[in-house]
Amino acid sequence: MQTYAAPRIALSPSSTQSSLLEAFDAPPLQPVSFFPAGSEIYAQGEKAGAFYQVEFGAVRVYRLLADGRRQISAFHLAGETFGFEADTTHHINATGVRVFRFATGADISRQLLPLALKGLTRAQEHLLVLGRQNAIERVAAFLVDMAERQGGLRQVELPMSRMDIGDYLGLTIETVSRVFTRLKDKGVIRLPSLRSIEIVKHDTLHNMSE
Amino acid sequence: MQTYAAPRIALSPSSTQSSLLEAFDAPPLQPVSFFPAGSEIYAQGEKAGAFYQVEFGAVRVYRLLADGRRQISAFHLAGETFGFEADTTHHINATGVRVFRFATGADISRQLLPLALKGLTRAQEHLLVLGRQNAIERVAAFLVDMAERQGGLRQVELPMSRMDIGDYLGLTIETVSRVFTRLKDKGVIRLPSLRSIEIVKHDTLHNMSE
DNA sequence: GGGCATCATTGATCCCCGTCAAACGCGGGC
DNA sequence: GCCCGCGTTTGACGGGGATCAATGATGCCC
Repeated sequence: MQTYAAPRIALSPSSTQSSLLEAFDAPPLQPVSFFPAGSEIYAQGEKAGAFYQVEFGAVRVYRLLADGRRQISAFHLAGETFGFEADTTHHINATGVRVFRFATGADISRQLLPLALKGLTRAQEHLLVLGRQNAIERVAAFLVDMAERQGGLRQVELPMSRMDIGDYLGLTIETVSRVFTRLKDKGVIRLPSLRSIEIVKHDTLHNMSE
Repeated sequence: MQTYAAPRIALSPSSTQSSLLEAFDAPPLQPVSFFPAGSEIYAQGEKAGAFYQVEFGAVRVYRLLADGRRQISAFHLAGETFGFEADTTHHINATGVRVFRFATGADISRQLLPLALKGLTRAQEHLLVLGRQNAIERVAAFLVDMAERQGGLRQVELPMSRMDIGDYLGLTIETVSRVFTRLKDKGVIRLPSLRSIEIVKHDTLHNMSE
């Protein structure tokens, strides 16, 4: 656990910890500035500060239960910008994160609000998936979302493991794997490699996601 | 579907539609003002505008699938303040909503950000519940949350139906009912009436929610 | 206050997905 | 290139919660 000025950011230990430090060492696109330590600008906003841009790989935002069960609430993909929108545990995957910009004073909320609203909208859609959709629908919705966020191409890269996908969709890795196989057998997708899929029948997949 | 200036607010038909109109007619705590139609203050923030305070009952924020499956992403209880944090469908339950305040210009994001961050945090916790907890844990977590938000008293009011609870927890009404019965039989709670519960063994309930 | 529509509870059954287990194959290291 | 480890796939099985159905309770309306 590490703290940078006002924002409280909890990082997972070991290798991932150094990755963020590297990110801080990397030349930022814009000068980096921090809140004066202890400043209280927003009742809840004080916990949110820096902006980050994912260079490659994926950033996982997750929560844990006491017994280790994990729920990934969001992935941030390469090229996407995110803030520490809440006092959530962020797990940085690989070293592909760079400090993007850090607005000062009153501007921060103007910068952060769109990110927070975007995150909120996605979370609401994600809740619908977890609360009301079955395994096939969940995986289909996930693949459609990933495809859209990568430009809508046929070829989609999955910069995360099956376990991550399962923890994102509220499924086990076995179920994720079985659904992939069923979609492949139906000719809806192809699996050129473990980390990449090709969407063959885009309409079918879209319909499956409801 | 109805639109007030910039914010896009979808309401359910009939009785609940008139309820918001009544809320607008009711004397607001502060003068009410709107964005000029078509103004674009924030990329995403434009969809968010007014602040509301719940007077009684509960406000349900939900999304629907094409076949009617519903997922309630949040309840806003009496006394709580909320904004239209995203372009989500809001369903106003009863007439217990009043226009609270409507900040102007640059202040809006400063007002709205804390609400959005609060909503985001709750959504992330909710995702953990829906993705990784079983029926008993979900109901226990729901009751603990409701109790905390009502001041931590033994007596907790449930200003929503079993169907609403089910659609919030990703369960059927039958399962919700069965879990209530099991908790009652175990002596963890009492059910003085349909819409109110008494928490007898608070620690046990808390442990059940993990 | 009685009647009735609606909501909630309880029961019986089914099935989707989790669990446990084993085999497979990809990728990294030498 | 070969080996080994770990992530992934596939299989067998069981259980938790959904579904279908019927009964019971609540509160609304006249």
